[in-house]
Amino acid sequence: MAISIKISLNQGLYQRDPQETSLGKKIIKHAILLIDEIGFESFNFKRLAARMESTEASVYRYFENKHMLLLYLVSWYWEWVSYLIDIHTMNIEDPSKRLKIIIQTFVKASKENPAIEYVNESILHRIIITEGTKAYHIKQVDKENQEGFFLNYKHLSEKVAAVIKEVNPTFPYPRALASNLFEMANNHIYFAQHLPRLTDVKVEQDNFDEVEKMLEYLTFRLLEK
Amino acid sequence: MAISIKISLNQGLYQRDPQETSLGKKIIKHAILLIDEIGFESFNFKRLAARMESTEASVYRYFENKHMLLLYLVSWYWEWVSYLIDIHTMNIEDPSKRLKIIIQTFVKASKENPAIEYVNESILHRIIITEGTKAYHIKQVDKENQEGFFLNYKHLSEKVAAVIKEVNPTFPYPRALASNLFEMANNHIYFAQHLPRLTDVKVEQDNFDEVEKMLEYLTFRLLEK
DNA sequence: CAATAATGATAGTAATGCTATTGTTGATAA
DNA sequence: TTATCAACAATAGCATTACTATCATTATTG
Repeated sequence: MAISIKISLNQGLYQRDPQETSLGKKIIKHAILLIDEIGFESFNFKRLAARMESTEASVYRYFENKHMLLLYLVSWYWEWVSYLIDIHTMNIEDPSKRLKIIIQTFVKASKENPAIEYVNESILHRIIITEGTKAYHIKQVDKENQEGFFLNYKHLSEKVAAVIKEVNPTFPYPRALASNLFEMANNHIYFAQHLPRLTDVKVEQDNFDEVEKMLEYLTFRLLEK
Repeated sequence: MAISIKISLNQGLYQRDPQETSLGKKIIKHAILLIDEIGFESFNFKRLAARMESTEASVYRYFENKHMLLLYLVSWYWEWVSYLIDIHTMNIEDPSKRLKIIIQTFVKASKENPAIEYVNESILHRIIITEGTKAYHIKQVDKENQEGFFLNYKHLSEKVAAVIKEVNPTFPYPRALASNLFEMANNHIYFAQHLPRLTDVKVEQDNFDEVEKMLEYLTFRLLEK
């Protein structure tokens, strides 16, 4: 029996909810594969349609443009990580332990059991690492922020900040540390793989242990009293 | 008398060296202004040419495409920050003091005296903050890395890592801390301005003091023995 | 002053980023 | 069972983008 998770996202992200139809799911599935394959700059709806054997016009019925599709994927990932954190920390009392699990989730979300058949979480993780920040480094950021398009990131970040505060209530930068942990997790996997002189950690195959170890070390040095 | 700095960049970044001609300088100048104005996604060579009253073909004689132009600007910025660090730390003995100056430079490079008349450093800084990472979050990163297109970032990062090692030779992640300081400086200015719930610092007008204070705090907590 | 390099002017082409229209299919409801 | 309707496919079309090519003109330099 498959467990069915329904990730809830801001309705403004899409024209028609892709989770509701089989064509919608197909769009998500192939978008993830294709962006990973050719990169976000080369990705477009015509190529996507060709790949999934549908038409450009049909894709446009689900997403306004490729930026919104990326934002949808990124939001989906934020929400998914948030969900993973919830289920993994549910019964854990010790906030330090919870924070460790959070770090592990940031780094290794992609190693989880696949939750949804049309989303390849491992490949999506690669997209987040490479293309993720492009979703909010845009000219229209304030407008989209007003429409609540980045709420999933904020919620995730605030969830983590709350745990940081539990670990050390006097630490003055819990939100910054929370968002930085997420960004750093992605960045240093990327650096290790592509620009290794910008980091100290090594990543072989899909072994991100050193990244996790580094984040743990930094975090608990900052939070120790 | 104007002080004349010549920033040296990888020749592969451009087709013709823009620092050598007045048209080249004009391209740099107006590219900075226009990217800041309309964002990198909307920016293109036709618009740039129109703005500077030249032609598209002429711009293409200097840069292969807009990605290379962005990479040129980002490299220029890395190199300029590197230069600022050199002159500001030149006579400082104490490595902790040098590191503080580095942090200040990361955050406030844009407040420096303009060094080159055709580069508005303050506006360039805004571009780095918003668009900077797009220069290396690309599909072709490995190929471009092989050609040495990111050397300026690496050198900057290694320069900072060396000082970090001086402050605390046992700290296990000097390179990661170095690159993270640079990324964090930019990120948290951006967050404070656009997505304030992702950070704890406030930025009013062009006052980045809180970002600087935060980076100092984090850095020296990590490095204290 | 001759030669040559840089730029401007113009045109053109393939790809991109859409929108519109019309036809087909498959599900639902009367 | 058929009428209705929504979703999707098929096709076309158009403005913009991302270049490349050619040729004329203007600066530079030897």
